Amino acid sequence: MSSPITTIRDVGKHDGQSVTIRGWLYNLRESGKLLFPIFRDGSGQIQGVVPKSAVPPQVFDAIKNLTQESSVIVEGKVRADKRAPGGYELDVANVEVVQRVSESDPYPISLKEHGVEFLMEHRHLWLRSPRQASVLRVRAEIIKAARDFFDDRGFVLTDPPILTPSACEGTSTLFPVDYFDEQAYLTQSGQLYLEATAMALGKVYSFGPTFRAEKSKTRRHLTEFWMVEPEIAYGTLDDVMELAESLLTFLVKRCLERRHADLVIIGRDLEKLQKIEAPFPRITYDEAVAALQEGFAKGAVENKFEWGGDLGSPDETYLSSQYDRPLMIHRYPATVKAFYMEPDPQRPDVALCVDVLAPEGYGEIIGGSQRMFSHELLLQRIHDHGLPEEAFKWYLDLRKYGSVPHSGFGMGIERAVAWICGLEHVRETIPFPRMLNRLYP
RNA sequence: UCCUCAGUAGCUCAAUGGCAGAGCAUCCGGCUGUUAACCGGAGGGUUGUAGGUUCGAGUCCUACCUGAGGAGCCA
Repeated sequence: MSSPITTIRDVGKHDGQSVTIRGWLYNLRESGKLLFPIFRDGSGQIQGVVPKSAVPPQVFDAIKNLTQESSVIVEGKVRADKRAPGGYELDVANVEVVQRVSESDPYPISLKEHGVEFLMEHRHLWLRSPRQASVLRVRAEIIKAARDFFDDRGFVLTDPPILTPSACEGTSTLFPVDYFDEQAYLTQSGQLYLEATAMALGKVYSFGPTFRAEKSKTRRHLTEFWMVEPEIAYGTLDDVMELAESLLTFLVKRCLERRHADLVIIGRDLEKLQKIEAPFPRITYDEAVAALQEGFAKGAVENKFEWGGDLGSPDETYLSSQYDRPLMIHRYPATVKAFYMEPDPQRPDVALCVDVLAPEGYGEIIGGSQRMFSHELLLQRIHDHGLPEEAFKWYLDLRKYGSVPHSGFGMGIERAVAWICGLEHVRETIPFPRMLNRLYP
């Protein structure tokens, strides 16, 4: 194997030259004395061509006997060919079988269809499928793009703790862990800590895992998921709505630019993504209620919606289906939202908050708000919600020592990836999803 | 926690209450341009578990287990 090592992605730079590729056998077709092995190496796929007359017998036999996902190092000459999906084929000259998969225990994931349970049980192997690899590349791109977005706008990355002493919003959905002689919990949001770092650094954000022990079994839920959370000192609700709008358009644009090939492999309808441009429609909760009641009158909504309740999933799906870009709904009733949200001074019964609903039925991908300014009111809300005051002493301090209006939001990475990739379920957006009933592999 | 659906070969699925089947995968053979290649052949089964109805149950009934989708809750 004296030829230079390259990746399949870069074979176009070596047209007409001999190269070495290190990867796995994806599939093998044969037609008599002509073999067509397809190799993959993590960067792409390329079909090899092996005429029996062109190679030593031991090379022909070695390839002919390869089994799916056997690891191989192949040497051959790159040749542009119109028949090849990637534009190039490899005229194989030599092969080194690194490890041959035994035929007595063949690779379980064939190229045919499989069921969800089987694929999830073999998630560690399923990741090798081209579509799954493309989804993970888009995920990586979205994470990189989100970090670039905030870094370039003067936000400082501040990592909140993952082990926390108490609940942000109640203990019912927290995973408890033993912390020496104390009870600790896995974080369900870094927000409260980000409010503290925002008071120190002005504009901050975090990117990290969060954990929620919700017994939800839907296509939108994981028990372990990753969030991007910005927090802005002196920021208002309008500021975070504009920020959320800018972030989402930036993410979509970046994926269209840099992950076009992967989105095609995934089968995404790119026209729908190309429509994602600012401004996004913004409606108040009051307007949403009116639209839902109108929809009910027309028979398009199943249940009559009354002012005061939180929007359910079917309600959100109906509302977002009216638009071809993300929908922002703001100023929900304070009673259905978290204790730390600032009441609207014009209308104290509603909170200065916003939910951003992705189009095509993907639901809420961003939730944000202006945070409470007043120490007295925050203390009262903590009591109203039955939360332990001692645990929030440090949080209350933020309202005693130079309190300022401030705002932020959280975006679930997996829901954003599912939307941008057009996936049926968030379980495919993370290498090893953690769900109700799924802790393996 | 609740509602709905499903569980048959390694995988994806058939089978009117009446002999357990096909495709793919694996193995053997054929084919010099195949695109989830194709053609011929072989092996491969405690029909999720436990009961029940019946001359006879993969099929009907009960309970349980597992999975999927949804509600609630949420990003």
